[in-house]
Amino acid sequence: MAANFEQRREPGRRATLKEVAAEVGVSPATVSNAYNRPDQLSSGLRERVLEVARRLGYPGPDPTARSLRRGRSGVIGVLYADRLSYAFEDPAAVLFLRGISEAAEEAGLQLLLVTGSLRDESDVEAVGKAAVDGFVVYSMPEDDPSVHAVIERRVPTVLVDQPEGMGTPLVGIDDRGAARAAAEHLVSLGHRRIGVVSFELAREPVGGLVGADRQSAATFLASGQRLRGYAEALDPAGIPWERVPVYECAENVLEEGKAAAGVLLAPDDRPTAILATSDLLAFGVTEAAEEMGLAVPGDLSVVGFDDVPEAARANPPLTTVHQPHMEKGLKAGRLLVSGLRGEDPPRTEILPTRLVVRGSTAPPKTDA
Amino acid sequence: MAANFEQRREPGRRATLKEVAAEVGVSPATVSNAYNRPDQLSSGLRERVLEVARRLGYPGPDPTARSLRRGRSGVIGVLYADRLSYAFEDPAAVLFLRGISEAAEEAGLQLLLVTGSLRDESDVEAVGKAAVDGFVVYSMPEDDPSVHAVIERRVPTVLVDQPEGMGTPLVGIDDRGAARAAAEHLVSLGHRRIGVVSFELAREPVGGLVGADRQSAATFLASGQRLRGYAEALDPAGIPWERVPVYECAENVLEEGKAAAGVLLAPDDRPTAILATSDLLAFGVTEAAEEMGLAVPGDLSVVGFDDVPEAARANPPLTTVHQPHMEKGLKAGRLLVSGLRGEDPPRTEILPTRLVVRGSTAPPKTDA
DNA sequence: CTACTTTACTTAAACGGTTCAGAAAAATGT
DNA sequence: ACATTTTTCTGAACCGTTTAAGTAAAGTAG
Repeated sequence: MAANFEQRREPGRRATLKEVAAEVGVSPATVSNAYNRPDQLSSGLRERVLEVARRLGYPGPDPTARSLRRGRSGVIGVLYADRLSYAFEDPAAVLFLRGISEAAEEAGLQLLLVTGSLRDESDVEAVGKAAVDGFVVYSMPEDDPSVHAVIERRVPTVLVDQPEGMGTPLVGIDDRGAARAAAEHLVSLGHRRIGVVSFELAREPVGGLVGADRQSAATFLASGQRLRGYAEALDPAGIPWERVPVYECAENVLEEGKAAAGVLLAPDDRPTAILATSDLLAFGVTEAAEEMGLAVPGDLSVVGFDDVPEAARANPPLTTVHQPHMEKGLKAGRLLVSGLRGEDPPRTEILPTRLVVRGSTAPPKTDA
Repeated sequence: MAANFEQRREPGRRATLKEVAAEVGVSPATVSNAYNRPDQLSSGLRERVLEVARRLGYPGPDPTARSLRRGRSGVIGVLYADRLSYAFEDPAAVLFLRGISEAAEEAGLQLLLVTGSLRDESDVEAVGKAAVDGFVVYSMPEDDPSVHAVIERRVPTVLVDQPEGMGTPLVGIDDRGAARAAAEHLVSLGHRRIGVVSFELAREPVGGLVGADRQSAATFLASGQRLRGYAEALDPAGIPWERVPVYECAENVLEEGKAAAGVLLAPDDRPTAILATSDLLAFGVTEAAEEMGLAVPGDLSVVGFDDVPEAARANPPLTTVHQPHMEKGLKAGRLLVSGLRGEDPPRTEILPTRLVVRGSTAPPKTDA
C-alpha cells in the first residue's frame, strides 16, 4: 500500500496496466477489459479498477503498446514532397490536407504529417519510422526515394497526382488536358508570343530556362504533363514549342514566380502572355510585371493553375485552371480508408478540371 | 515494364526481423544492430543482412515495436479545438501549424494532428490514443475535457493561448492589452456606437447576443480576455460596456461573422464600428455590410484580430491586431522539444502584438 | 439434484523489436 | 607465447498491452 502511494508521487514514471492490476488484485487481462470490453466485467469491479487507475495516475492503456499488439495504429501518414512547413504555404496543399483530414475524421483516424525527402538523404528514414497504417503520397516526383520507401513498406497506399505505380490506387486530374485548355485559351485570344513558368520538373530542380531534354526528363508528373499539354495546344497553332521559353522554378513559391518573370520578360520580343503551372507562380509573375510597369492583362496576360481561393480575390482576378483540391484529399483519404479495411478500392480516380477565365487574360495589344 | 512486375507487392505477411535473422543465420540482436548500430557488426555481415532483408521484403524495424521498446515515438501531437478540417480553414491556425512543423523538423520529429473534443464526447479518447511524446495544445477552452486528458497523460506539454495550468509552459500574447489598443483606436477616431463580434466564449457556444454573465464565464481565454480588453478601453471613454452589444459566433468562420453583422447592424441606432475578435469574423462583417449597402469604412469601421496575410490584401485592407502566428508555433514547438529533452524550459513566453491601422477604419460619419 | 449454459475472471502466449551483460574469437602488446 | 584489449556476435529480459483459450462459480432447465 505505502509503496504504491509512493509510486504515485514519483515524478516521471507513469503507472502501467500491470501495476493497476496488482493494486486492485486482479489480472492484467481484467484491467485491459475494463478499458476495452466493459461487458466482460462486473460493473462493480470495473468501477473499482477505474478508480484505482485514477488514484495511481494511470492514463489508460499505452497507445504504442496497444498498436503493437493490435497490429494497427489508427494513423494515416501523409507524405508531402517539400518540407512540411512549405505544405502550409501553398493554399492548394492546405486544401488538400483539409480534404484528407476530413476523410480521416470520418474513419476515426489521425493524421501524421511525414516530411518527404527534400535534398537531404536522411529523411527517407522518416517514412520507415512513421507508425502508420497507410500512406497518402501527395505530389511527389516519381523518382523520389521516399516514394520508393513507401512502396517498400508494403502498407496500403494511395498516390496523388502521380504516375500509376504497381497497382496502387491513384487520385489525380488530367493535367495534360487541363493545361492544353489553358494554352488554347491564350491562342484563341490571339497571343503568339508566350512564355511558360513551371515549378520543379524533377527532384533536383535547376532554376532557370530549360530545354527540351530536361523537359522530357521530368519526373514530377504534374509539371511534365502540363508542359506537354501546353505544347499540344501551341504547336498546332503554329507556335513551335521549341521556341517557347520555359523557366523552371526551384520551388513553388511566389518569389520564384517573380524571378521567372524577371527572366522571361526581359528580352525585346517579350511574351504577351505567360502560362504558369501554379497560381502561386502566377501571382509572382503578376507582381513582377506590375513592378516592371506592365499592366495585367493590358500588356501581359497571365494564366495560373490550381484555382486556389486567392485566385478569385486577386487583383486582377486570375484566369486559371480549377481543380478540386479538397475533394482530391477527401477522395484520396477515403480510398485509403477502404484499402485499410481490406476492400479493393478502384484503381484510379480522375477528377474533373475546368478553365476559369477571369480578369488576368485579354487579347494582346496590337503592337503599333 | 518488367520491373513493375517484380516490385508488385506480394500479398501476405511482411517479414519480421526474426525471420531475417533466421535466414541469415544470426541472432535477432545482430539484425537489429545492422539497422541501428552499424559499428557493432563487421561490414561484411551487415551487407549480408541487408541483402537478405531486401530479398525477403523486410521493410526495416517496425516503428511501433521500436517505439514501445525505446519508450519514445518521435512524434509530437498537436491538439486543436475544432475539427481538424477547420484547422486548415483558419489562416492563423495554418500559420501556427507551419511554425510548429518547422520546430518539429528541426528536431527530427513528426507531427500528429489530434482532433480536440468538439461537441462529441467520444473524441476525448483521441488524446489517449495518440502515440506521441508530447503535446502542443492550441487555443482550447480551458474546461475542455481533451485538455484535461492531455494533462492526465503526463507527457511534456506546451499550452498555447491559454490560461496557465499546473506549471505547464505557455506561449501566448497579451490578448487583453491588444484588444484594448484596438478599441482605443476606434474611440480615438470618434466612434461612440460600437458593436462586438466574438468567436466562441466557451465550449458550448450559444450563437447570438450575450450578456455580462456569459461573458464573464468565458472559458476560452482569448475571447474572454479580448472582451475585457475592449471593455477596459470603452468604459473609461464613457461608453458603458453593458450597453455594448456582444454577439457570440458559434464558430470562427466568415459566415458566422456575416450572421453577427446581420444582427448587430439591424437596429436603428446601428453601430458605426465593429470590433471582431478575429479577422475571419471581420471579413464576414465587411461582406455583410457591403451587401447591406454600407460602405467600409465610410458607413462602418471594422477592426479585426490576428492580421492574417489576407488582411493586408483585403478590400479595403483590414485594420487589425497583428500577432506572430508562425512564431508562436515555432516557439511552442521549440519549448516542447526542450521539454522532451528533459530540459526545464521557461514557464511563459508572451509574444508581442501591435495594432495595424489600415483602410477599414475611419472616423464615423457626422450624422446630419 | 443433475446437466448444461452463462458469467466473471485468469493464464499465458503473442506483438516485433532493443539493449545490456556477457562469451568467443581475433587482434594487440610485450 | 601469454596477458590483455578489441571486435563481433549471442542470450535473454523487457517494453505495455491484447486476446484466445481455459477454469471456477453461479444461474437455469428439467
